Amino acid sequence: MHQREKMTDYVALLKEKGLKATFQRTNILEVVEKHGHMSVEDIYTEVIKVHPSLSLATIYKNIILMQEHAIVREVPISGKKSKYELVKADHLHFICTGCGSVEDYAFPESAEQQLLSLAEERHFMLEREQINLYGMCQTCQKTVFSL
Amino acid sequence: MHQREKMTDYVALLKEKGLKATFQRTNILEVVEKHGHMSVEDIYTEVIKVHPSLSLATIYKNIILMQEHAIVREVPISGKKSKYELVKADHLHFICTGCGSVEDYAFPESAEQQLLSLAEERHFMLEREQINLYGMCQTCQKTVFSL
DNA sequence: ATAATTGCAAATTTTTTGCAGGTTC
DNA sequence: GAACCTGCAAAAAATTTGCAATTAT
Repeated sequence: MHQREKMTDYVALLKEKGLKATFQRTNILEVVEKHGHMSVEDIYTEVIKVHPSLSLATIYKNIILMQEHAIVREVPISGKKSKYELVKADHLHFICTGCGSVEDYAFPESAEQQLLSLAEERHFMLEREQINLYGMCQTCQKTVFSL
Repeated sequence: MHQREKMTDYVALLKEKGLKATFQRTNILEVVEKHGHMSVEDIYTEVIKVHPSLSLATIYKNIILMQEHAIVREVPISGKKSKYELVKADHLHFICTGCGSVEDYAFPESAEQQLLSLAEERHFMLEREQINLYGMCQTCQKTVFSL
């Protein structure tokens, strides 16, 4: 049987949203999927390995466009440049202040409920939540404490 | 009896941190306290009303410095410039996607606990959490739905 | 007195824009 | 073939830096 990572069909996804499925766009999406969370510069560095003529301006334009079409989403991070991720089920971020890694964690239904009722009390029409937990990941702890 | 808003003593605060208590710094802090959440540009616009010669470079330098000394904190916001607030007890942010307003809400102990145990499970050394709830505030809902 | 801080101007970095040529549907 | 998209180069916006003059302690 042919082994292969399941990969979202970006051509179909883009077309569903009424956007043209260019190589630039599918390349950007593949790179973001592969690495999980990337800054604009990160995306550029990776994507030109596979498509050397792709310009930074195209990345900027498409990041904005694909955010508007709910394909990618910004993850703003304290003290750093924003990173971008593919839109997926709600989750929170563990952000390591040592190495800068960002890990997703699907958050419990109970937490979701709590936030929803908090918003309701205030008559706030909740659209989206964003939870970042900053600290030190296991790997960086080991490095620091073994000095 | 002399009526006056209770205001943090910024001169003392800065000195405690080993920083000189310049007018520039106390002016910045007063403006941020008064308005709650401000971008660098917002701070500049407000602060020159009271101290017209204060330069943008000074604001940048001090925002960085005062973050390092845990006097102010960045609030990164999806799709916008970061805002800055005074460091205070943990709280979450209700961010209106209509008018851009940011409101604090002291979050329940139970929520705090839940996040802590989540971090513990993962052996993640949690330093700080940041919760942004995006949606529409009551005022903006009224405006939108009365059209 | 001295070490830190400011404000200016210049440099750098980041992001946006306009448009001619190329691509997708 | 029409509308959309890209890449370039230029413009605009945001942030950082070096340094002489000033200020806080």
